[in-house]
Amino acid sequence: MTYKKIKDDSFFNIDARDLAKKLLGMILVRIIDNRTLHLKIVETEAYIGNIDKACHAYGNKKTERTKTLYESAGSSYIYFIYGKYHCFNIISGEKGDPQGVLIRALEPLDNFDYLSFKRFNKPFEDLKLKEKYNLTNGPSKLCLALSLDKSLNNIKIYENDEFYLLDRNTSNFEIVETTRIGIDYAEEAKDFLWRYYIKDNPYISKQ
DNA sequence: ACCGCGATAGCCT
DNA sequence: GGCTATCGCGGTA
Repeated sequence: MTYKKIKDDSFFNIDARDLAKKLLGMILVRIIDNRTLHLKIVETEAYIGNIDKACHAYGNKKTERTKTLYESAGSSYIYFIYGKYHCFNIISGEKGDPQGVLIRALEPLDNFDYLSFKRFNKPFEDLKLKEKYNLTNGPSKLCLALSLDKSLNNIKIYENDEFYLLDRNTSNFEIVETTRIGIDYAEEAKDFLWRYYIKDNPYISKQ
């Protein structure tokens, strides 16, 4: 593998919008059930508490749930939503400045049968084409596929051995910048172009 | 392919 | 008690 493991929090200590773009094309590694899963990040969204009504920490809101948003760059922020799902974010910026990047979609690179059983309880070759893309093309679908839940909240992903990132050494793709999903309540912030994805990638949650 | 809607529980006021 | 950074199903086309 020509990728390099990220072992330094300074990689993440930048503006969430910049990190959201920087993460595209990088490889998320998850070691679980004696397997090493590799998945490419293909869609992200930025959330910045100081200026963003869609962010859980807008208005410097500090609660038990949102306190992870104030953690240092490179921390995981995994929260529970809609009564049955989770979402996975990576914290950016200075400690105390609440901002982060929601990971919205991944492209699996290996262990297809493992992911297929996790999501649909049958082998990959039995999936319909739509189901194959459906493995990880949404923020909570990827959490189901990778067994990400609150037990992995507030983990430093640059110093973890079972949940970490590999850098990419090329970026020969076009980035689309558009509006975020599921934040219609957020007034002017719903129009911010803070969703980013790799153009033409088939695992994007919503074109 | 697209649209509408119900499920479900933790979080917050 | 109201809301939610979602998903999957069933109906229609």
